[in-house]
Amino acid sequence: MQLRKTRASFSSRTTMADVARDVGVSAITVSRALRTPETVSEALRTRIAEACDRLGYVPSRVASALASARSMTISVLIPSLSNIVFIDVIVGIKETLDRLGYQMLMGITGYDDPGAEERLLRRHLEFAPDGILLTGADQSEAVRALLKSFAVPSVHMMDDCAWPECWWVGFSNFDAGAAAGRHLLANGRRRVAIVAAQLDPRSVRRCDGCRAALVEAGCYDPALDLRLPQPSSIALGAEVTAGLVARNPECDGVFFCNDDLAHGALFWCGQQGIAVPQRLAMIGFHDLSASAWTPTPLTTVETPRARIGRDAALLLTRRIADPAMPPQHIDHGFQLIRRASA
Amino acid sequence: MQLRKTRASFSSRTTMADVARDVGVSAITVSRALRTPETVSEALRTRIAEACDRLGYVPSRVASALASARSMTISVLIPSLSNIVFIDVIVGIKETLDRLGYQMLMGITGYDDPGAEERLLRRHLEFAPDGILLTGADQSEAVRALLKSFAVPSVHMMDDCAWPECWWVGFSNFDAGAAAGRHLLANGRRRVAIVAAQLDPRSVRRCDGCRAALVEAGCYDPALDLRLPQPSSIALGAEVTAGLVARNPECDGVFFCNDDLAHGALFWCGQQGIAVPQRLAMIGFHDLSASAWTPTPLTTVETPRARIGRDAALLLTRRIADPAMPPQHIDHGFQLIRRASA
DNA sequence: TTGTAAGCGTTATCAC
DNA sequence: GTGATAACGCTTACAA
Repeated sequence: MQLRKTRASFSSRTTMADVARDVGVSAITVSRALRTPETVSEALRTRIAEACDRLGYVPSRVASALASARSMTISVLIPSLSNIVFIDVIVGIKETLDRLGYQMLMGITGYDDPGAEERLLRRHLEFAPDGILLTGADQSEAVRALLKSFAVPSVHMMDDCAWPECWWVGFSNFDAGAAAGRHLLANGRRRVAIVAAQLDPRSVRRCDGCRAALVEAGCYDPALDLRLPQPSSIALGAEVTAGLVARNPECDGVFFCNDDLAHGALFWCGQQGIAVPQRLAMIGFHDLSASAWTPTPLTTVETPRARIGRDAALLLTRRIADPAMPPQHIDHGFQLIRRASA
Repeated sequence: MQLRKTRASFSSRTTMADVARDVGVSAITVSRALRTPETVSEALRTRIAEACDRLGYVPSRVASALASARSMTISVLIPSLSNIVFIDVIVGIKETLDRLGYQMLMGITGYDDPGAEERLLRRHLEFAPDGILLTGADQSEAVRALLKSFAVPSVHMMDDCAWPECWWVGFSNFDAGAAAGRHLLANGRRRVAIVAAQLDPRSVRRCDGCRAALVEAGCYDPALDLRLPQPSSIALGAEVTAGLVARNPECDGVFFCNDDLAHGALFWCGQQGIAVPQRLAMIGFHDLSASAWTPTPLTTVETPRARIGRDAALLLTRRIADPAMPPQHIDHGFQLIRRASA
């Protein structure tokens, strides 16, 4: 018997070859029994299943990925985990991918560094994901070039996209912002402020939509268009509102590009005895669960985040299965939730 | 020239062999230049780096994992993504693992199915993670057996653990619950209710701690010990409080095992004109960001979730690097945050 | 329906 | 300091 060179393996776990040896078949038959049972005789199938159980066999996706060029992983790139909005998207994605046997690899791009997405994508490509879910459709040229050169299927989430080759699942942030603006106008507001923080492209687009509605109504005032780069928070919403009321007492309505800013505003108004909506109407964005519970319940725009995550994941796996499929997109829209604040 | 059999590879990406051929060295030298640069001459190192750049080489972690038996992935098993508490833990983990070059694989066990963790673990083992982060230390026998048989290093998070072999990073849920109970007692409360939902072992342990404090003070009343299996939410907090006030008007204090339940209670009391803390004192758990902003700011127990995630990830990677290391644990404690509600 | 051989892209081992 | 070779555990291609 010849001496074989042996090496550190994954904790000397049971391999397909071990199972094959035990049953007295070749490894490929075990492989078939597990992946395409119908191509293996019932007798063998049963014995193989029994042996897998008995030996505690757990297939190695690492080896499988290398051999088949399918890693069964999907990379998901989002800006932040601290923003509940993206958690909801992730929940939808995760449920779908779990069902389909994919693992999710998560990457956080942050809001500040424009090169972050590209660097992150490069790191993720090392894991050879079968597909990629991206937030928004404003990727840099470098990111698009990488996706193209590695031929990784991708789907964009949470915004619409005019480019015909783009696969996306989301809604029009511009239209949603415009709808919010029009709602305030319909409430008789003429001095409407726009308050945004953590300016990602989608927040900006919402604000632009709201601005367009105000411009159309002939009552847009740049002095009331506040776009702040710092992170969005309840505290910031309170702070900005205090400043707004002090400096622009004529202001009678506010569009907040995120519910948490609006929550801060509502708490602050409650403390200061400022009547909402009489003195100051406000509308938020995303309809977080607490928005039904603020001192004055918050009128806001609901976005179908979990559904977007779910369908983006679904669409991506379809695209992976059929690379010839033409570009698809799903516009899930948005919904105005009328409560007491506007 | 002999005809080589070729197969579908990962989108015919540039491989280490391509880089090696370009530079005129062997693949192993490229491998060394990337992983242990100091073992390769400076001249070669430079040329290799240049070639990698020029050819757009992205190393394959899949192949690396198979060859080295190190996948550079860590599996993290948590009960839920909808609970912000675990998001904070994930944020801490993610930051740490990103820094160390690990990818995180996330698994959601849910609260209901006792066999879920084992099934999930088995799925995750297919990806051959280098280590596993688990929530709590109440794993089933099957889970412990799997961990042992696959020799995967693990660290438990978010609770303490008496078992000497157990690696954990967290705090004592029992002690934290007891501290909350004692705080209500110190406020002169004698008819204290315990309200819990989504009964995972850590919530139960908190409640048990609070109960122990009440028993010790001689004022524990089982009729006021409400442990509900349904998911925790703001709405449920409001609902339970309404029932409690109606059925047990003598109740003068409540320990909520989660802040969101307490938020619902505070909103409801605000609406009903029930004075907090005069008529009903309350204390929550976890100190969510909104807890400083409720109608009556919420007294609660702060838990260092991000730090727990961070240190658990750090400890796990140390354990991976040095399998001989003796069991470690880090008790991060908790902190009573005194606000107006108790 | 089952098997043989080769190959996926990297790294461990040993030799020079 | 650099290289040849085998090996990691699985799947594709082809043969029987």
